[in-house]
Amino acid sequence: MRGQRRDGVEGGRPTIRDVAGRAKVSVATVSRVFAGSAGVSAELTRRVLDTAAQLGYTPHVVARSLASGRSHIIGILVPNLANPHFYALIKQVLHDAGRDGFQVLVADSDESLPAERELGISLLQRADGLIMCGPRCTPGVLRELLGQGRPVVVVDRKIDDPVVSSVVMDAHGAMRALVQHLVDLGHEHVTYLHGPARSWQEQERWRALRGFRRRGLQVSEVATGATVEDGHRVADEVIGTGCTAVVAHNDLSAIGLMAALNERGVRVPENMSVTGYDDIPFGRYMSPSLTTVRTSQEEAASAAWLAMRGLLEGHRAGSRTVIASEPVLRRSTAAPRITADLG
Amino acid sequence: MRGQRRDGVEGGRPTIRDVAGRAKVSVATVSRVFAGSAGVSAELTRRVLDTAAQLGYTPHVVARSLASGRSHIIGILVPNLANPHFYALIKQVLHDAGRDGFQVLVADSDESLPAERELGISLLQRADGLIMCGPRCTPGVLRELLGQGRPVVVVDRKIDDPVVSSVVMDAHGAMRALVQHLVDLGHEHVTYLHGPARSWQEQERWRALRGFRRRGLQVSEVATGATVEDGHRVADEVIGTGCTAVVAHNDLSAIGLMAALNERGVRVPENMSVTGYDDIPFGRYMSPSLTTVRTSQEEAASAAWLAMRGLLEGHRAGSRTVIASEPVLRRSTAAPRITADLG
DNA sequence: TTGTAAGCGTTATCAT
DNA sequence: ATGATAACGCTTACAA
Repeated sequence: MRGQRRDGVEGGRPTIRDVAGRAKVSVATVSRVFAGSAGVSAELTRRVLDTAAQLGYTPHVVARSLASGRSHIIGILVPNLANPHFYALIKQVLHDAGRDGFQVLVADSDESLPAERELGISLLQRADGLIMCGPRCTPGVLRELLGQGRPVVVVDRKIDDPVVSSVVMDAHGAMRALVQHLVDLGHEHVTYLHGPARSWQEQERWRALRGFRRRGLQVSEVATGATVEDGHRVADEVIGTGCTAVVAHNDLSAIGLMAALNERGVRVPENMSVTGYDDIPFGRYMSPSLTTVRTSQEEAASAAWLAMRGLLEGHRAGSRTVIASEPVLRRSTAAPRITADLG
Repeated sequence: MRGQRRDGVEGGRPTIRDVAGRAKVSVATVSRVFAGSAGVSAELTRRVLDTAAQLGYTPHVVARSLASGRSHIIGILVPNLANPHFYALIKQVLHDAGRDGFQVLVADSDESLPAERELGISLLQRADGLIMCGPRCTPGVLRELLGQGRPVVVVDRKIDDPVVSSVVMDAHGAMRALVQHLVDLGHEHVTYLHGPARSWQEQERWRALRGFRRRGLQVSEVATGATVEDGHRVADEVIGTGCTAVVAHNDLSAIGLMAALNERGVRVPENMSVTGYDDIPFGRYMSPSLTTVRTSQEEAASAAWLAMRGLLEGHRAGSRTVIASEPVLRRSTAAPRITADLG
């Protein structure tokens, strides 16, 4: 050990012992006072607090963590921090957890599965629990994470495993309502813009849309990614399907697609209806404004933190929260018209 | 103390002692092996590693932190995580720091000064260093943070204090170039959309624009915030100034403004030129695409991490990095035309 | 209600 | 090159 300060006023940061000594109480009492545990007389409490203030003492969080086994840190892992869906989640978790005295370690897997596993494990070394957003990982990896013996809450994916709690948005119902809206407008051929394949949300959305085939809707598919660029890139392919409406798996790709359609002289919604998913703030201010599905990320995040806090307090795992979603009908969808020759 | 496992295979997680015992070496040796410090024979290194693998041992990061005084965590504090400027920064820091084996504690002050101070201090309890993005805090608060005795890197603000390192974007030069572009187009009356007042960036941008008054440019001001909604809200006020071009302090507010102008039948850029700042991804895909200022946030973030790493390695504080910025001319700016009566 | 002291799992100093 | 062992600063049985 580096020989540092030895008791009293000298140099470094004051320790619990300095306070105890100066206040003529035991370290246990000081510890109790700062832990807020009941059973310390008002007299001593005051004396400890005064002394601590004089010395500028604050508990050493790392030492605390080591001794107690709890860090008051939670980890949150997202596949892409640059996606509004995820930073909205993080922002709210930051807020809620912060209010409860927790700090938040953030990690971004960049949609990489190995990274997801790696980062998850790494976060759990420090954190009391882990919130995994939009996990693509296998149940096996999930169990491995759980093997660390700490609570895990999964957001954006229904998990069968009764050992994790999960928060999901009602993707299926909302998607059905959205597509029904297109059908009601008179669309008979819809193209779905697939997102990153392994996401559970993605599968739910696709399942809901696919279900309309039975009712006579023609459904084409185009694969792409989760970003504006990804949507922009596949415009020609989309046009090639001959559809009159596009259901994008998220707002970002819908926005990219609309921009590309616009560049090609395909007017939205006259020549092509486009829907997104997430209701990110921009969608409302675009021209035309974007028809999409709103699902309160704040609500989801709060639910995730609530579940996590419960687990940390010893509640049994396995809770399921479903956040309601609803279509938001704006100007990017309309009845199909006679399509001009798009060359 | 909770009576937990006592030596050997029993229950809980294996400790360094378990490994040492089983491998017939001292804990010091095991520690050295896992610290990667030179001076352990190949023979013992192998034995330790093997045993550790058998036992599934990994060093306990919290214990490590306590003993060494280093956590391999850095904190990053932003005024608003939902602002693309800041999550882009965070994302890159996550990446760079992660590659160097650091975890990242994120906090969001929601533009609140007291929160900025509070959170900064709180982060520094755990973190080896703090990256403060777009700090509005006073030099006094900054010094208080530095008083924690850990390195602080400030991004988005020039700091006179030679005790902190800082990374700034060249707001002044880029802004001047942007406004010159408007002047060259023939604009004679420009309105500036102010952002949150205390941001240094904001002041730099305004200073650059204001400088054009001396050259005969008429410059009006409208105060607003940093979000799309904020820009949307002040459209009427902007129109009221009678300007032919608007320079928004960031892309978000520019986008909101453009949407509102569009709703009022004011065409961009025909009736009103609009510029943003930041070059967020959306700007490129809007219609019309947004003239703005690009400043590589990735570059800034990497520079910030580099500075931080340097400080952690004991380099002297006070470094200044200036990231170049450049105007990106797109379709939202054009020569002013005869303005229709906007009622 | 308060105090004593044994951990928590490492690192790092000092011998050897 | 390796080992023994005292910190690191706190929490928490257990005793008083």
